Amino acid sequence: MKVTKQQAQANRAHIVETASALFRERGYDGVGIADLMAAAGFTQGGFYKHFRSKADLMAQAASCGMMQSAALTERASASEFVKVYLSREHRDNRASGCTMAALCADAARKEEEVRATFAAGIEAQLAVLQDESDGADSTQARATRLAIMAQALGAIVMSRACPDDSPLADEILAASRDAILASLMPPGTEA
Amino acid sequence: MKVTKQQAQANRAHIVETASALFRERGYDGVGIADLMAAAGFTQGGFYKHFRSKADLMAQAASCGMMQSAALTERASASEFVKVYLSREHRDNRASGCTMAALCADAARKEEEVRATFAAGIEAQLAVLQDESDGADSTQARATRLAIMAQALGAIVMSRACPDDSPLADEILAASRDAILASLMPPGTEA
DNA sequence: ATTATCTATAGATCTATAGATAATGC
DNA sequence: ATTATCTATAGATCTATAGATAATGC
Repeated sequence: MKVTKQQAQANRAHIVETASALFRERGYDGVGIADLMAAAGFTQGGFYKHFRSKADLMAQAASCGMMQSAALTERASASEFVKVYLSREHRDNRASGCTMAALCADAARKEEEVRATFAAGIEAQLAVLQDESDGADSTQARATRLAIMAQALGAIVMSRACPDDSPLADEILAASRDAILASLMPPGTEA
Repeated sequence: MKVTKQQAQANRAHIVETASALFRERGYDGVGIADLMAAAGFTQGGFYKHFRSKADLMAQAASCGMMQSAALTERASASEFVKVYLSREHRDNRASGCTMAALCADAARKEEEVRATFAAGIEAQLAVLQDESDGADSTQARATRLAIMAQALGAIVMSRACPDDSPLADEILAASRDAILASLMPPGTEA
């Protein structure tokens, strides 16, 4: 039954990735340890050899998801990022989408351990976006990026709370996309 | 043990209001029926004479909270609204704060019954804000209000996911507040 | 000898229902 | 007679632990 150390590490990583998707899909309280381990191809008993507690896994899974997202957006311009982020595809596919949008509200009620991971994820995403800022005042640039992240995240979260196929859900995405894209235009370029 | 019809109605309303605050504080899955009924001053057995299911109560509690918020903001200007909404006081007091910010992400995973209530709540809040728009293009005005709501909600949600006393949490609120207030200024007024 | 994973289970939940009780309301 | 609330509980969870098993790793 025992496996090699290397295999055990790979199994552990696979459990974290499975959890990352399942948590985004169903929320932290919507995924049990037995559920999760079965989805990853194991039985529940092995869980606590890999993780101290469920909160420990929540933090690792969140970190995994946020670092993946940051890596994926590393080359995108702000306007490209917004178009993908505020798409119906992203809204309708929680499991593969933004960890912060899916789990921020859940995380707010969890252990500090989990919330510290979210703060680190926000900083990581911010650093990626910040990279492409021009030479302007960097304090202001950081604030602008934070505001854009908040707006994009809020739009996805609100849109997801609407019933399936609700016109309002699409309207929220379009309104926020337009507002962000307009704010990205250099001053004086407005129609 | 039985009470008057009037008292029963009052008890029911009290349960809904208690649930509205407790759900915002702990999330839908963080409040059990027994918990809730005890907090309202009853025992669990009576619950199902008032509500068909927990989802039924979730919808009613959300509606209650969102209608109260809409009523409270009826007289506020957009800039006043934003200053209150994006305050540390609001962020740190979930139980009495915005129902959408506290529960949108939870609601996205619940029954359509619950999500329909959220869509109605968004429309109600939108109608209140829309009231004070000037005579400009009303389609554009509605889109602008939606974008402001999304940004404010996103900022609160992100801020709450950070650890207590995290500088980043305050930074998120300030950045979004500044961005919204700047967008509210008439074109050409920028510093 | 150590240990990654397994089976099994303790103990604490949680939603919902059944049936008793004691008051209202016709 | 009806019914709002109570006590009690069924049945299904959920987190975490205990001990067995069968492989790795010294």
